[in-house]
Amino acid sequence: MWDEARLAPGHSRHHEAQAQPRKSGLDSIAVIARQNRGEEIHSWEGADQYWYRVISGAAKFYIVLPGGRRQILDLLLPNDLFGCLQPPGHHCALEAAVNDTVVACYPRKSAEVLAESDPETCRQVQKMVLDTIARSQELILILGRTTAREKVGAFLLRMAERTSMRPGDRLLLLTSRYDIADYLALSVETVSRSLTDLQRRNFIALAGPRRVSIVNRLGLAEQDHAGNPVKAG
Amino acid sequence: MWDEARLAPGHSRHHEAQAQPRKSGLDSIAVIARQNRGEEIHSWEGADQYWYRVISGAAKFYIVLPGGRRQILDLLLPNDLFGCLQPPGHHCALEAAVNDTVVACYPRKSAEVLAESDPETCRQVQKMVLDTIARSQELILILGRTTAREKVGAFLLRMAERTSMRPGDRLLLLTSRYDIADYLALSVETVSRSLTDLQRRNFIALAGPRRVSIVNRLGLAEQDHAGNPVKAG
DNA sequence: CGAGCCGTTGAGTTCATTCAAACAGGGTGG
DNA sequence: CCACCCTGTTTGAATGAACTCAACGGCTCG
Repeated sequence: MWDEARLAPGHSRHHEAQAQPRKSGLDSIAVIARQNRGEEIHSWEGADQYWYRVISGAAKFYIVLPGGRRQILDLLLPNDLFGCLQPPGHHCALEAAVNDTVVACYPRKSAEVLAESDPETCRQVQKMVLDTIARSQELILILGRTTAREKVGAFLLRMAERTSMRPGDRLLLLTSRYDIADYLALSVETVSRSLTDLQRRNFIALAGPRRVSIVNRLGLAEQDHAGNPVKAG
Repeated sequence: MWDEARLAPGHSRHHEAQAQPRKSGLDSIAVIARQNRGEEIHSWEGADQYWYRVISGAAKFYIVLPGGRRQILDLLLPNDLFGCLQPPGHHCALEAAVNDTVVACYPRKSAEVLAESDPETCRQVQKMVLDTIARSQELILILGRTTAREKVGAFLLRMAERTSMRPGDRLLLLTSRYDIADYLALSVETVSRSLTDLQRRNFIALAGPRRVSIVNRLGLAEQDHAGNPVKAG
């Protein structure tokens, strides 16, 4: 069904970037893709790879493990830069997580060539990859947490930071419970249970499945202090 | 005790790179550090950061969480490139994992300036960061596995690949059980139990704590098939 | 209205953790 | 040389946590 989405950007559903205010550096080779939820922006099977900048909506970079389980390796919000090489596994893809997701795609080869002659592009490409590293390490830290409650709590805090929320604002989750589960390497049921648990502890308040108010930021962050007593190093 | 190690490379224990065969690109600004096990190569508190290439030995990039737990974000073997910005947490450092670890350190600022004028350096820096991403995503995949046995199995396989072992060779683990535990986000006891469990299943053979023979590669890799029945997607 | 997806909740099992203890090896000093 | 300590590793028992299987309510869409 999504076969056409597996083609490189440039397809009918994709439009050439043309209304960019300034076409400096990488923007000159950008191709804009607009997808709805569940549609692949790019499958990772071709040898050609891309780098990306999410303009609006949200995207997830995931990999399907031999057992059928799915692990989301990166979750991209507007203004996020993403780039990686050599995806470490069989089948992986970049997919829109919400409707009307707009992503700028930069062909890797062209970008590399351009980067060698244009310092501006070189810097842009570096930032692209450094951003990806930062998010990867954040995810490692979240996955490294012991309890599911901590994982979900850290996830919520991080999403709140990334959407530049003011204290007291309500966080709008762009992802389904299933996506959160695949991101945190938990089962859907555990994610749901953790959320209601956090609500019961008055750390968050749920107004509908996707609307989360962070009531007790410290409680959410320092659950080691609340749950297990901190053993000093 | 290690206060002196927290200084930038260039200290008495560090020697200027001088016997490099070719000083192309980044090598011209490299500073060589030699450390023993447990010694910090560089603490992450100063604003100045470095990029690294491990020459011999092994190094770990870890972060200490508020609760006192330690998470190793990256494990570096000879020839590995490492670079990251904005470490996502409080106290983290790059530390030698075995004695006589030699690491080439590249000051980030200088490297960036150099990269903008020298295409060769630009490419080297890119590769440095892309390598780091690849390992980060591999670790995410390992941490995303459900059981401790799978985690340890995937870890062993990955270490075997990275040390370019021939089939039948004996893998020499450079890390203690504690390091493996902090890398895989498990307790030391669970790591130990998983190893003896894998041995009991005839997937590996232990000849001393650090010497591992991989007997059944497929069994180690596809434990979903052996343990839980694979549910087709 | 029924189908399908998403989200939640319950019951039972499996698994990792904690606490505890024991063992091996490497070093030092008696 | 042996006793001793310290670190690293292993094993046991009991607790706690997450997973699977299952069922149900809510919602959208055809």
